[in-house]
Amino acid sequence: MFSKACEYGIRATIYIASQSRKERRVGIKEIAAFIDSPAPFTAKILQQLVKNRIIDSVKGPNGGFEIPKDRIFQICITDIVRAIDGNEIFSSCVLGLDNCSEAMPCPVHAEFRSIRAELKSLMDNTCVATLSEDLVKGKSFLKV
Amino acid sequence: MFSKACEYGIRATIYIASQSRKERRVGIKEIAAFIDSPAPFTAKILQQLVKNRIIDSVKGPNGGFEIPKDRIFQICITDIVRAIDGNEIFSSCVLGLDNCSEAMPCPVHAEFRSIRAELKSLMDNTCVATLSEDLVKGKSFLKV
DNA sequence: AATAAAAAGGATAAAAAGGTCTAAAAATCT
DNA sequence: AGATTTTTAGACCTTTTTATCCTTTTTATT
Ligand code: FES
Ligand code: FES
Repeated sequence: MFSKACEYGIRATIYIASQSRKERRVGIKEIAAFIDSPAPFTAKILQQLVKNRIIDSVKGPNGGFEIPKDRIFQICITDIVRAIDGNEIFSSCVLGLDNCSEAMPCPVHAEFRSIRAELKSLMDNTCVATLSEDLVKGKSFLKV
Repeated sequence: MFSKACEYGIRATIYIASQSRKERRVGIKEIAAFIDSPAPFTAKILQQLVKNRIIDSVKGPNGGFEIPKDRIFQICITDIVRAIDGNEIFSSCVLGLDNCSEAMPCPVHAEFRSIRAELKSLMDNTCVATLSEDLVKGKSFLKV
Protein backbone atom coordinates (compact mmCIF):
# COMPACT_ATOMS: atom_id res chain seq x y z
CA MET A 1 0.00 0.00 0.00
CA PHE A 2 2.68 2.53 1.03
CA SER A 3 6.41 2.46 0.29
CA LYS A 4 8.76 1.62 3.16
CA ALA A 5 9.89 5.26 3.16
CA CYS A 6 6.30 6.38 3.62
CA GLU A 7 5.68 3.89 6.43
CA TYR A 8 8.74 5.17 8.29
CA GLY A 9 7.67 8.74 7.56
CA ILE A 10 4.24 8.27 9.07
CA ARG A 11 5.59 6.43 12.10
CA ALA A 12 8.26 9.09 12.68
CA THR A 13 5.76 11.92 12.37
CA ILE A 14 3.45 10.31 14.91
CA TYR A 15 6.32 9.86 17.35
CA ILE A 16 7.57 13.42 16.89
CA ALA A 17 4.03 14.67 17.46
CA SER A 18 3.67 12.63 20.63
CA GLN A 19 6.81 14.28 22.01
CA SER A 20 6.04 17.77 20.73
CA ARG A 21 2.89 17.64 22.85
CA LYS A 22 5.22 17.42 25.82
CA GLU A 23 7.41 20.25 24.46
CA ARG A 24 10.14 17.72 23.71
CA ARG A 25 12.30 18.03 20.62
CA VAL A 26 13.68 14.67 19.45
CA GLY A 27 16.82 13.67 17.54
CA ILE A 28 17.10 11.22 14.69
CA LYS A 29 18.71 8.49 16.78
CA GLU A 30 15.90 8.57 19.33
CA ILE A 31 13.26 8.53 16.61
CA ALA A 32 14.86 5.62 14.76
CA ALA A 33 15.21 3.68 18.00
CA PHE A 34 11.61 4.28 19.01
CA ILE A 35 10.04 3.38 15.67
CA ASP A 36 12.64 0.65 14.95
CA SER A 37 13.83 1.96 11.60
CA PRO A 38 17.27 2.40 9.97
CA ALA A 39 18.49 5.79 11.22
CA PRO A 40 20.28 7.14 8.11
CA PHE A 41 17.40 6.18 5.84
CA THR A 42 14.89 7.70 8.22
CA ALA A 43 16.94 10.92 8.32
CA LYS A 44 16.54 11.19 4.55
CA ILE A 45 12.81 10.84 4.83
CA LEU A 46 12.57 13.44 7.59
CA GLN A 47 14.41 15.87 5.32
CA GLN A 48 11.62 15.47 2.80
CA LEU A 49 9.05 16.11 5.49
CA VAL A 50 10.89 19.26 6.57
CA LYS A 51 10.95 20.53 2.97
CA ASN A 52 7.22 19.88 2.75
CA ARG A 53 6.59 21.79 5.99
CA ILE A 54 5.16 18.78 7.75
CA ILE A 55 7.74 18.87 10.53
CA ASP A 56 10.34 21.44 11.64
CA SER A 57 14.04 20.82 12.29
CA VAL A 58 16.52 22.65 14.50
CA LYS A 59 20.26 22.17 14.13
CA GLY A 60 22.93 22.16 16.80
CA PRO A 61 23.01 21.06 20.43
CA ASN A 62 19.52 20.42 21.79
CA GLY A 63 18.33 20.49 18.22
CA GLY A 64 16.14 17.87 16.62
CA PHE A 65 12.71 17.57 15.07
CA GLU A 66 9.42 18.98 16.30
CA ILE A 67 5.94 19.95 15.20
CA PRO A 68 4.31 23.19 16.37
CA LYS A 69 1.35 22.27 18.54
CA ASP A 70 -1.34 23.80 16.37
CA ARG A 71 -0.03 22.00 13.30
CA ILE A 72 -0.48 18.63 15.00
CA PHE A 73 -4.20 19.08 14.53
CA GLN A 74 -3.86 20.12 10.92
CA ILE A 75 -1.57 17.46 9.51
CA CYS A 76 -3.47 14.46 8.12
CA ILE A 77 -2.14 11.16 6.78
CA THR A 78 -2.76 12.38 3.25
CA ASP A 79 -0.23 15.19 3.73
CA ILE A 80 2.53 12.81 4.75
CA VAL A 81 1.77 10.31 2.00
CA ARG A 82 1.70 13.08 -0.65
CA ALA A 83 5.07 14.39 0.57
CA ILE A 84 6.75 11.00 0.26
CA ASP A 85 4.92 8.76 -2.19
CA GLY A 86 3.25 11.49 -4.21
CA ASN A 87 -0.28 11.46 -5.47
CA GLU A 88 -0.23 8.07 -7.20
CA ILE A 89 -2.22 6.08 -4.70
CA PHE A 90 -5.12 8.51 -4.98
CA SER A 91 -5.18 9.15 -8.69
CA SER A 92 -3.56 6.37 -10.67
CA CYS A 93 -5.23 3.27 -12.11
CA VAL A 94 -5.41 0.21 -9.88
CA LEU A 95 -4.45 -2.00 -12.84
CA GLY A 96 -1.66 0.30 -14.02
CA LEU A 97 -3.28 1.87 -17.09
CA ASP A 98 -1.71 5.17 -18.11
CA ASN A 99 -4.73 7.20 -17.06
CA CYS A 100 -7.52 6.48 -14.66
CA SER A 101 -10.68 8.06 -16.03
CA GLU A 102 -14.40 7.58 -16.32
CA ALA A 103 -14.08 7.87 -20.08
CA MET A 104 -11.67 4.94 -20.48
CA PRO A 105 -12.09 2.91 -17.31
CA CYS A 106 -10.27 -0.34 -16.63
CA PRO A 107 -12.42 -3.35 -15.70
CA VAL A 108 -12.11 -2.73 -11.96
CA HIS A 109 -12.50 1.05 -12.05
CA ALA A 110 -16.16 1.11 -11.06
CA GLU A 111 -15.66 -1.50 -8.36
CA PHE A 112 -12.81 0.46 -6.76
CA ARG A 113 -14.30 3.93 -7.13
CA SER A 114 -16.12 4.10 -3.83
CA ILE A 115 -13.51 2.30 -1.79
CA ARG A 116 -10.82 4.67 -3.01
CA ALA A 117 -12.98 7.63 -2.09
CA GLU A 118 -13.46 6.17 1.38
CA LEU A 119 -9.75 5.63 1.75
CA LYS A 120 -9.08 9.22 0.72
CA SER A 121 -11.65 10.59 3.13
CA LEU A 122 -10.30 8.42 5.94
CA MET A 123 -6.80 9.69 5.35
CA ASP A 124 -7.95 13.29 5.01
CA ASN A 125 -9.83 13.16 8.27
CA THR A 126 -7.29 11.36 10.42
CA CYS A 127 -4.94 13.94 11.92
CA VAL A 128 -1.66 13.37 13.65
CA ALA A 129 -3.12 14.59 16.94
CA THR A 130 -5.55 11.68 17.07
CA LEU A 131 -2.90 9.16 16.16
CA SER A 132 -0.35 10.42 18.68
CA GLU A 133 -2.96 10.49 21.45
CA ASP A 134 -3.38 6.70 21.45
CA LEU A 135 0.38 6.30 21.38
CA VAL A 136 0.83 8.51 24.45
CA LYS A 137 -1.88 6.58 26.27
CA GLY A 138 -0.12 3.31 25.48
CA LYS A 139 -3.00 2.09 23.35
CA SER A 140 -1.01 1.87 20.14
CA PHE A 141 2.56 1.00 19.20
CA LEU A 142 5.18 1.96 16.65
CA LYS A 143 7.35 -1.13 16.63
CA VAL A 144 7.45 -4.96 16.84
CA MET B 1 -1.42 -1.01 -4.28
CA PHE B 2 -0.44 -4.00 -6.43
CA SER B 3 2.94 -4.85 -7.93
CA LYS B 4 3.41 -4.37 -11.67
CA ALA B 5 3.48 -8.16 -12.03
CA CYS B 6 0.11 -8.38 -10.32
CA GLU B 7 -1.39 -5.64 -12.47
CA TYR B 8 -0.30 -7.46 -15.62
CA GLY B 9 -1.54 -10.74 -14.17
CA ILE B 10 -5.03 -9.38 -13.53
CA ARG B 11 -5.23 -7.69 -16.91
CA ALA B 12 -4.03 -10.83 -18.69
CA THR B 13 -6.48 -13.04 -16.83
CA ILE B 14 -9.38 -10.77 -17.75
CA TYR B 15 -8.36 -10.82 -21.40
CA ILE B 16 -7.91 -14.58 -21.46
CA ALA B 17 -11.34 -14.95 -19.86
CA SER B 18 -12.93 -12.66 -22.43
CA GLN B 19 -11.59 -14.90 -25.20
CA SER B 20 -12.28 -18.21 -23.47
CA ARG B 21 -15.95 -17.20 -23.45
CA LYS B 22 -15.71 -17.31 -27.25
CA GLU B 23 -13.86 -20.65 -27.12
CA ARG B 24 -10.66 -18.91 -28.23
CA ARG B 25 -7.29 -19.90 -26.88
CA VAL B 26 -4.77 -17.05 -26.93
CA GLY B 27 -0.98 -16.91 -27.21
CA ILE B 28 1.40 -14.79 -25.18
CA LYS B 29 2.12 -12.36 -28.02
CA GLU B 30 -1.56 -11.62 -28.52
CA ILE B 31 -2.12 -11.17 -24.79
CA ALA B 32 0.84 -8.83 -24.38
CA ALA B 33 -0.25 -6.79 -27.39
CA PHE B 34 -3.81 -6.48 -26.13
CA ILE B 35 -2.98 -5.48 -22.59
CA ASP B 36 0.09 -3.48 -23.64
CA SER B 37 2.62 -5.29 -21.44
CA PRO B 38 6.16 -6.62 -22.01
CA ALA B 39 5.66 -10.10 -23.49
CA PRO B 40 8.53 -12.04 -21.83
CA PHE B 41 7.72 -10.64 -18.40
CA THR B 42 4.04 -11.35 -18.87
CA ALA B 43 4.88 -14.91 -19.87
CA LYS B 44 6.64 -15.41 -16.54
CA ILE B 45 3.62 -14.14 -14.67
CA LEU B 46 1.28 -16.42 -16.59
CA GLN B 47 3.46 -19.38 -15.58
CA GLN B 48 2.74 -18.50 -11.97
CA LEU B 49 -0.95 -18.33 -12.68
CA VAL B 50 -0.82 -21.74 -14.37
CA LYS B 51 0.97 -23.23 -11.36
CA ASN B 52 -1.73 -21.78 -9.13
CA ARG B 53 -4.49 -23.28 -11.32
CA ILE B 54 -5.94 -19.87 -12.18
CA ILE B 55 -5.45 -20.37 -15.91
CA ASP B 56 -4.59 -23.38 -18.11
CA SER B 57 -1.89 -23.60 -20.75
CA VAL B 58 -1.55 -25.82 -23.80
CA LYS B 59 1.78 -26.27 -25.59
CA GLY B 60 2.41 -26.77 -29.30
CA PRO B 61 0.68 -25.48 -32.42
CA ASN B 62 -2.67 -23.87 -31.66
CA GLY B 63 -1.65 -23.88 -28.05
CA GLY B 64 -1.94 -20.95 -25.70
CA PHE B 65 -3.75 -19.94 -22.54
CA GLU B 66 -7.37 -20.47 -21.61
CA ILE B 67 -9.76 -20.68 -18.69
CA PRO B 68 -12.43 -23.39 -18.50
CA LYS B 69 -15.80 -21.65 -18.68
CA ASP B 70 -17.06 -22.64 -15.28
CA ARG B 71 -13.90 -21.42 -13.63
CA ILE B 72 -14.44 -17.92 -15.02
CA PHE B 73 -17.25 -17.55 -12.51
CA GLN B 74 -15.19 -18.89 -9.63
CA ILE B 75 -11.96 -16.92 -9.96
CA CYS B 76 -12.04 -13.68 -7.97
CA ILE B 77 -9.47 -10.88 -7.84
CA THR B 78 -8.27 -12.18 -4.49
CA ASP B 79 -7.18 -15.45 -6.10
CA ILE B 80 -5.00 -13.69 -8.66
CA VAL B 81 -3.48 -11.29 -6.14
CA ARG B 82 -2.69 -14.15 -3.75
CA ALA B 83 -1.00 -16.11 -6.52
CA ILE B 84 1.29 -13.23 -7.47
CA ASP B 85 1.71 -10.80 -4.55
CA GLY B 86 0.90 -13.22 -1.77
CA ASN B 87 -1.22 -12.48 1.26
CA GLU B 88 0.56 -9.32 2.41
CA ILE B 89 -1.95 -6.75 1.31
CA PHE B 90 -4.67 -8.46 3.34
CA SER B 91 -2.80 -9.33 6.48
CA SER B 92 0.23 -7.14 7.03
CA CYS B 93 0.42 -3.87 8.93
CA VAL B 94 -0.30 -0.70 6.97
CA LEU B 95 2.62 1.03 8.72
CA GLY B 96 4.98 -1.92 8.29
CA LEU B 97 5.06 -3.30 11.85
CA ASP B 98 6.12 -6.93 12.04
CA ASN B 99 2.68 -8.14 13.03
CA CYS B 100 -0.73 -6.63 12.54
CA SER B 101 -2.83 -7.55 15.54
CA GLU B 102 -5.53 -6.24 17.84
CA ALA B 103 -3.24 -6.86 20.80
CA MET B 104 -0.43 -4.60 19.57
CA PRO B 105 -2.07 -2.30 17.03
CA CYS B 106 -0.26 0.50 15.24
CA PRO B 107 -1.82 3.97 15.45
CA VAL B 108 -3.79 3.56 12.23
CA HIS B 109 -4.90 -0.03 12.80
CA ALA B 110 -8.40 0.83 14.03
CA GLU B 111 -8.91 3.42 11.32
CA PHE B 112 -7.98 1.00 8.56
CA ARG B 113 -9.75 -2.06 9.92
CA SER B 114 -13.08 -1.60 8.23
CA ILE B 115 -11.73 -0.28 4.96
CA ARG B 116 -9.44 -3.28 4.64
CA ALA B 117 -12.36 -5.60 5.31
CA GLU B 118 -14.34 -3.83 2.60
CA LEU B 119 -11.46 -4.12 0.18
CA LYS B 120 -11.18 -7.84 0.90
CA SER B 121 -14.88 -8.41 0.45
CA LEU B 122 -14.89 -6.42 -2.77
CA MET B 123 -12.04 -8.48 -4.16
CA ASP B 124 -13.60 -11.73 -2.97
CA ASN B 125 -16.87 -10.95 -4.63
CA THR B 126 -15.66 -9.63 -7.95
CA CYS B 127 -15.24 -12.55 -10.31
CA VAL B 128 -13.42 -12.65 -13.62
CA ALA B 129 -16.72 -13.28 -15.42
CA THR B 130 -18.08 -9.88 -14.40
CA LEU B 131 -14.87 -8.10 -15.32
CA SER B 132 -14.55 -9.72 -18.72
CA GLU B 133 -18.16 -8.99 -19.54
CA ASP B 134 -17.66 -5.23 -19.57
CA LEU B 135 -14.55 -5.69 -21.64
CA VAL B 136 -16.39 -7.72 -24.27
CA LYS B 137 -19.13 -5.11 -24.40
CA GLY B 138 -16.53 -2.38 -24.96
CA LYS B 139 -17.37 -0.71 -21.68
CA SER B 140 -13.93 -1.16 -20.16
CA PHE B 141 -10.37 -1.20 -21.45
CA LEU B 142 -7.08 -2.93 -20.76
CA LYS B 143 -4.62 -0.43 -22.17
CA VAL B 144 -3.80 3.29 -22.63
C1' DA C 1 9.87 -39.12 -38.98
C1' DA C 2 10.48 -34.30 -39.77
C1' DT C 3 8.95 -29.79 -39.11
C1' DA C 4 6.96 -26.04 -36.98
C1' DA C 5 4.51 -23.71 -33.22
C1' DA C 6 3.93 -22.72 -28.77
C1' DA C 7 4.81 -22.61 -23.61
C1' DA C 8 8.45 -23.60 -19.86
C1' DG C 9 12.78 -22.82 -17.82
C1' DG C 10 17.00 -20.65 -16.73
C1' DA C 11 20.54 -17.15 -17.10
C1' DT C 12 21.23 -12.46 -17.47
C1' DA C 13 20.55 -7.27 -17.45
C1' DA C 14 18.54 -2.85 -16.21
C1' DA C 15 16.01 0.03 -13.14
C1' DA C 16 14.05 1.22 -8.84
C1' DA C 17 13.73 0.85 -3.94
C1' DG C 18 15.91 0.40 0.25
C1' DG C 19 19.76 1.37 3.02
C1' DT C 20 24.74 3.11 4.50
C1' DC C 21 28.48 6.27 5.07
C1' DT C 22 31.07 10.50 5.31
C1' DA C 23 31.83 15.31 4.95
C1' DA C 24 29.68 19.90 5.30
C1' DA C 25 26.81 23.35 7.49
C1' DA C 26 24.56 25.44 11.39
C1' DA C 27 23.86 26.33 16.05
C1' DT C 28 25.06 26.12 20.96
C1' DC C 29 28.08 26.12 24.87
C1' DT C 30 32.36 26.95 27.25
C1' DA D 1 37.33 31.51 19.15
C1' DG D 2 37.08 26.70 19.48
C1' DA D 3 34.85 22.42 20.48
C1' DT D 4 30.69 19.89 20.27
C1' DT D 5 26.20 18.54 18.77
C1' DT D 6 22.97 18.06 15.53
C1' DT D 7 20.79 18.32 10.84
C1' DT D 8 21.79 18.46 5.70
C1' DA D 9 23.67 16.92 1.43
C1' DG D 10 25.57 13.88 -1.56
C1' DA D 11 27.97 9.78 -3.03
C1' DC D 12 27.77 5.05 -2.65
C1' DC D 13 26.23 0.13 -1.96
C1' DT D 14 22.70 -3.80 -1.79
C1' DT D 15 18.47 -6.02 -2.69
C1' DT D 16 14.26 -6.46 -5.06
C1' DT D 17 11.51 -5.67 -8.96
C1' DT D 18 11.00 -5.37 -13.68
C1' DA D 19 12.37 -6.88 -18.09
C1' DT D 20 14.98 -9.54 -21.85
C1' DC D 21 16.99 -13.43 -24.21
C1' DC D 22 18.07 -18.01 -25.39
C1' DT D 23 17.45 -22.96 -24.98
C1' DT D 24 14.51 -26.91 -23.99
C1' DT D 25 10.22 -29.38 -23.93
C1' DT D 26 5.82 -30.51 -25.66
C1' DT D 27 2.53 -31.17 -29.18
C1' DA D 28 0.06 -30.75 -33.69
C1' DT D 29 0.59 -31.03 -38.53
C1' DT D 30 2.63 -32.58 -42.85
S1 FES E 1 -9.01 3.17 -14.87
FE1 FES E 1 -8.30 1.62 -13.57
S2 FES E 1 -8.87 2.35 -11.65
FE2 FES E 1 -9.64 3.92 -12.92
S1 FES F 1 -1.07 -3.13 13.31
FE1 FES F 1 -0.84 -1.69 11.74
S2 FES F 1 -2.57 -2.12 10.53
FE2 FES F 1 -2.79 -3.55 12.13
